[in-house]
Amino acid sequence: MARWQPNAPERLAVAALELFEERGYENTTVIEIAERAGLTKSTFFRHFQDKREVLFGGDTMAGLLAEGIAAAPATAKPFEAVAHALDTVGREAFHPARRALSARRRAVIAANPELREREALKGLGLTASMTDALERRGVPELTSCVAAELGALALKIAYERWSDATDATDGDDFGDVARRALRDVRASSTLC
Amino acid sequence: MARWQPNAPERLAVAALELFEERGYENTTVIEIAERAGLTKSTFFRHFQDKREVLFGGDTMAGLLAEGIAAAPATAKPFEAVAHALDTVGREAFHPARRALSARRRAVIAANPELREREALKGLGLTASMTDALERRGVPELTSCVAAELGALALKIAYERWSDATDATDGDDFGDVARRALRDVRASSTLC
DNA sequence: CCCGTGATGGGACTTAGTCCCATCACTATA
DNA sequence: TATAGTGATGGGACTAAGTCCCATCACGGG
Repeated sequence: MARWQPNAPERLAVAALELFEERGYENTTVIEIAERAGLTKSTFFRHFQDKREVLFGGDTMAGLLAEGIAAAPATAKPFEAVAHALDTVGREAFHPARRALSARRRAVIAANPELREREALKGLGLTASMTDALERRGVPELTSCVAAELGALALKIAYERWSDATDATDGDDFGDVARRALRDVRASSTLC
Repeated sequence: MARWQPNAPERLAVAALELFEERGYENTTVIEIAERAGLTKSTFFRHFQDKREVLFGGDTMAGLLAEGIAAAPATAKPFEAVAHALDTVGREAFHPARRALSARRRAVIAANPELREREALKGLGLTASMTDALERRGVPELTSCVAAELGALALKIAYERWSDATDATDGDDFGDVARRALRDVRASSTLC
């Protein structure tokens, strides 16, 4: 038998999400989270940089977006490369099984300013990552910046639509939702 | 003679900026900031919600942007309304005298993740404010969102260009710089 | 059988941020 | 002139986040 229960970080994340839903983020102590996961404060801070980070684990998204852009055909225009990146994250990060969890997570974040602040920072990371990846394709700096910004907006909209779709029969995977969102954003940008 | 030295919030902000430049944000204590301003920790937290906020005082910008958009001619398209808003903040908030101070402030923020995080949150507030103002003009939701996002990007770029322009003979006021930035962003968005 | 490894426990410590009450110059009013 | 009210500040106690360092102890390899 294992010496320790496995998956300490995931157990902490689940405990945190539950407690934040029950009493709210600011009425929950790191010690309480650790206790519910059968661990201690020390272990919590060994796995997460701070209390907010427990809801934002796995910074894989920035990397996936960059990969997706880099892997797009050389002839792809900026927006097409972004679309490719959205497909990639849809395939690798937004599995249908996580849909319900994503909605709960979103609600918790929306209810607390500190968490919204962290989410804003993560958003900056995503656009920066996409901007870099586009520039490495030879796209001019400002164009990369704009395409990344609009791509991040599409990603945000897609995430909202995807996690709020309670309709279980709705078989749309994230990639489809994201492509539609990107198309909508592009159409809107021509109307400004 | 006045009972207290005047302008406690400004004195605190100046002391904080100096100390952050000298020892860095995380090596500076709120108590040290207050002492340099001839005040105490209690007074610091009476004027600022937290340690980060001392660099982001005056949330007037979101209001100014909303006013500028609302005050644009009824016939103005979204981007023109945004341009009007950038003129307004240039006139009301970015006086030439603050240029040097802005550059120092930007350097301090860039050097610290916590401060960048707060800046990201402020950015969300600006786009939200512009989105609302555009919707109140009858602009569709998604179009408002995209125009606000691109407007916020132009504002960020303009702020960088304006505060980095060390050339004292350069008489460009913020409005001019911002209009150019917005034009650049618009041009780039058609290339995606 | 012993030793290194690695995840965890635990406690001391600093600092951010909250709360509540005391202080005291200025001001208005009688 | 006396007096009570106002408002910004001082100060201290308190909680919780986050850091640091060392102890523990099951497991695997030699």
